[in-house]
Parts: sequence; structure tokens; C-alpha cells
Amino acid sequence: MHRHHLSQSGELSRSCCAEQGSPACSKAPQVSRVRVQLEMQALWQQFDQLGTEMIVTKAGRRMFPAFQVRISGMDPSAEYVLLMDFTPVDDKRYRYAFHSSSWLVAGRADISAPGRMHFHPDSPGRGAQWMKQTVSFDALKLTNNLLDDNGHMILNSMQRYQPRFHVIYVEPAPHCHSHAHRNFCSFSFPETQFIAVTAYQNHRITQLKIASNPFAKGFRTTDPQDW
Amino acid sequence: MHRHHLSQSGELSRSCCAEQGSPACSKAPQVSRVRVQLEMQALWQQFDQLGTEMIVTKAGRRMFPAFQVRISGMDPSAEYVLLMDFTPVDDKRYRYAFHSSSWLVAGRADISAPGRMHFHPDSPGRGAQWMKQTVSFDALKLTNNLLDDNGHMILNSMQRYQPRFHVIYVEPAPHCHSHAHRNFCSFSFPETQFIAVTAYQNHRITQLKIASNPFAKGFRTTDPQDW
DNA sequence: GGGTTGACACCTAGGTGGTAAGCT
DNA sequence: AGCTTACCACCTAGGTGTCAACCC
Repeated sequence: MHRHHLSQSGELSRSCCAEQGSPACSKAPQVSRVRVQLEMQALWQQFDQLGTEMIVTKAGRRMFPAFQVRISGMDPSAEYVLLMDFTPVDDKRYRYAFHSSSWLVAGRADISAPGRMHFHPDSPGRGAQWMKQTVSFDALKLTNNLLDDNGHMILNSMQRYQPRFHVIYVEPAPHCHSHAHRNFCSFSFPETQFIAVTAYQNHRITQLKIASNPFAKGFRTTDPQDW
Repeated sequence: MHRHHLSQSGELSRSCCAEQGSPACSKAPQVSRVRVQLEMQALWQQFDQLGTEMIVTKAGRRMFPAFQVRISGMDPSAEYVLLMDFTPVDDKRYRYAFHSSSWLVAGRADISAPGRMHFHPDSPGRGAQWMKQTVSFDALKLTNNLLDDNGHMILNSMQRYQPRFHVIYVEPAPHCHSHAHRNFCSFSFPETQFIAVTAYQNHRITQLKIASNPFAKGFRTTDPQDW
């Protein structure tokens, strides 16, 4: 209902080259074969169908669901840095119309400083390490505090964002004349788009959060099975 | 009371070379200037005077106090791996005599497999990173399970151990013919020696743990100030 | 008797949405 | 009216020593 973004991806795994639409890309072999699979995809899609909302607070709030991926196709012995950022989907500001239970455009978005990067705390690490288990960004926090000093991701409330995931291959002996663009690749999962909010707007989102986030168990009234 | 080891170090900071008693050591410059200072030294000494005991369990138990150090003298841009291990102080097995409140030798220690290494989870890291704040091994756990599968440190109960701390300089381009011995240095603080136990023996140790470990606050009867 | 184990109550530490008050 | 903030009760997750039971 009331979704504004592209249709969801049916792919189980995704490559950065395919995303560019270029069959023979000019990426370094250490990144060109990297495949990334979104974890908890079914849950993400459940939220996405309602229009995902993520709380932002001054102190910083975790995302739920957390952004987690399974990675394959890395060079096991090569070193990689993994990171995330968030790009505005558009320059619009949104407003939730309770009477119609839908999101409306409410003008132009505030101008915002260029987004921060969030490096996965285990970076840098070898390909073998990254591939052997799910890579989780569950420590990442979202804030609406423009002066945040804790390294959280700064977002504008009531604006729509697309989380992005980046894999950077760290060359053992970097060239002066670096071909940096060849050494990284990026991944976006449309079903992880969300609107940043300071308080939940859509009551069905609230209920799905309560039903699926263990930390919100205190607010459950019915069994999680009922969902 | 009843201490069997060497006298405590009065040094605030300690170098690996001085420990070897060699004024001109053959260490690489990246490690030869490294100084290490034990954090919470006063607390360690308080325990040491009573005869420190550390609980070991099948599932693994943290140390208290945790082994924490402040490091200086590293090459800020050089890469280091930090790790700990535990060496038996002797091959004796101890027994606590409640009537005399003292530790007695109770025979030969069990033979044990060579000790494990515990790599600090932030390893490898640059000198600048290690030096900018206290390096804590608070996630390290002790176990008496010889078949432990969780990477905990395996110790024999009723045996005395000396924690050791090692700094390894990671060469950017390692030589085939590696001078590995030049690239690391080790530190031992006598006041961190302890006897591994499955249950506390000396009641004064128990009381000091309760008084100083926040997680044991539930057992406090008097104010911590009284200590 | 000496040592070990596991269940337990009681903590620390921190992640939830609810709620009422505050801001613009 | 729309949005934000601070505080709160209620959780998860896991670190304490205690104690009774157990083993050798």
C-alpha cells in the first residue's frame, strides 16, 4: 500500500556489476565476483509493504530490522573494508495522513550535509572472515541530531532513505595513481528503503515492530505466531 | 599474607627490554620503545596481598579485575597484534587450608596442553589506535573445560598462573627469512598472578570481589566506601 | 573431605514503544 | 496541528556469588 519506490528484487543474490547493467565491468577481480544476499528478507518485505519507518532520536536509535547480509565471492585472503551509508531517495519531505493512512508529499526536504559513512567495526578484514558468517550492522544508530558527536548516521526526519552497502578491496601495496573506482562495489536493496521518523506514524508498522523485535516484547498482547 | 611470588613491581611503566636485563636489546624499533602500564594497579595489588583467586567454569568466566593496560611508545602508523596467554607459575597443585587461612602445596599439577593464545579482538590495529585509549581484555574468559570449543583460556583449577601480555609488530612486507623474535615483546605483571579455582577459597577474596565488582552488587551488605 | 557443577536471585547495561509535555 | 523530546516501565542479554547437590 502506498509504496513510492521501485518494485522489490526477486533475486536471492546480487552482484554490483549486474546492477550497473554492464555485462563486462571494469572492476578488480577481488570485487567483481562479490555477491551479497540480504538477511531477513521476508521480514524486510513485510515492513516494506506497509512502508517502513525507522525511529531517529537525539541519542541515536538502532534500525529494526538490522541491516544484515551474507557475502560470497570474495577473495578469501584479500582484505576488505565494509561500510554503509544512506542516500535520500528524493528531495521531498513527507507527512502521514492518518485519516487515509497514507504518506503525502509535504514539500521540499531540508538541505542536509553529505551523509556519513558507517564502517563495519570488524573492518578491515579478510574475505574468508567476512564470508564465514552473516555480516551484521546491528550496532549502527540513526540520529536526527545534526551536531551528533557519536558517529551515528544523521538523517532528516520525514525524509525517505535508501540504505547502501559498500565493499572496498584494500590493495596490499596501493598505487600512487590509484584506480580506486575499480576496487569497490555497492549494493542497494529496495526493500530496505524507509522513512525516518521521530515517532511512528503508521500504527501497523508499530504493531509489526512490536511483534518482531525481541526488545519490544513488553508491548505484545497476542502471540507472535498470530502475525 | 602467604604470597609465594616475587615482590611487586613499583614501576609505573614497564618495557620489555628492561625485563630481559639487556641494556641494548636486539628488538625492532617498533617494539623496543613500547611501554605498558597496568590499569587498576591498586586494585590488583589489593587482591594480590590476599592471594588472588579467579573462578574457572565450564562455560567460561571473566577475570575480575579485568586485565587492562595503557600503552605508549608504539609507532603510531605501524600495525600491531596484541594478545595474552597464561603460564603456570610452577608445576604444583595447591590446596586451601581453611583453619589456617593459607594455601598449601598439595602435590604435582596435572599435565596440561600448551596454553592457548587470546588475541585482542581489535587486532591487528595501528599503534595510534592502541595508544589512544586503555586496551581491555575484559571479554577474555577462563575455563576448566579441556575440550572447550569457544576459544576460552583453559586452566587447571588449584594451579597458579601468571598472565602475560604480548605485543607483536606486523611487518608490512614480511621477509621470507623472518626475524620474528625481533618483532614482539612481552610483559608480565607479578601483581596479576592468581590461583584458578572453581569456588572461592579465601573468604576475604570473596568479599573484595563483591565490594569491587559492579556485577556482584547484589551481594553487598555494606557501602563500598567502607573498603 | 575436597572439589565441581548447575540452578538461581540479583545485579549491570542497554534496546523497546508509550506517554505526556514541549516546541514551532 | 504537526512534530519532537524526555522520561518511563518493561524487556533482552549476560555477568555476579550463593547454595545445594553431586562426584571421587
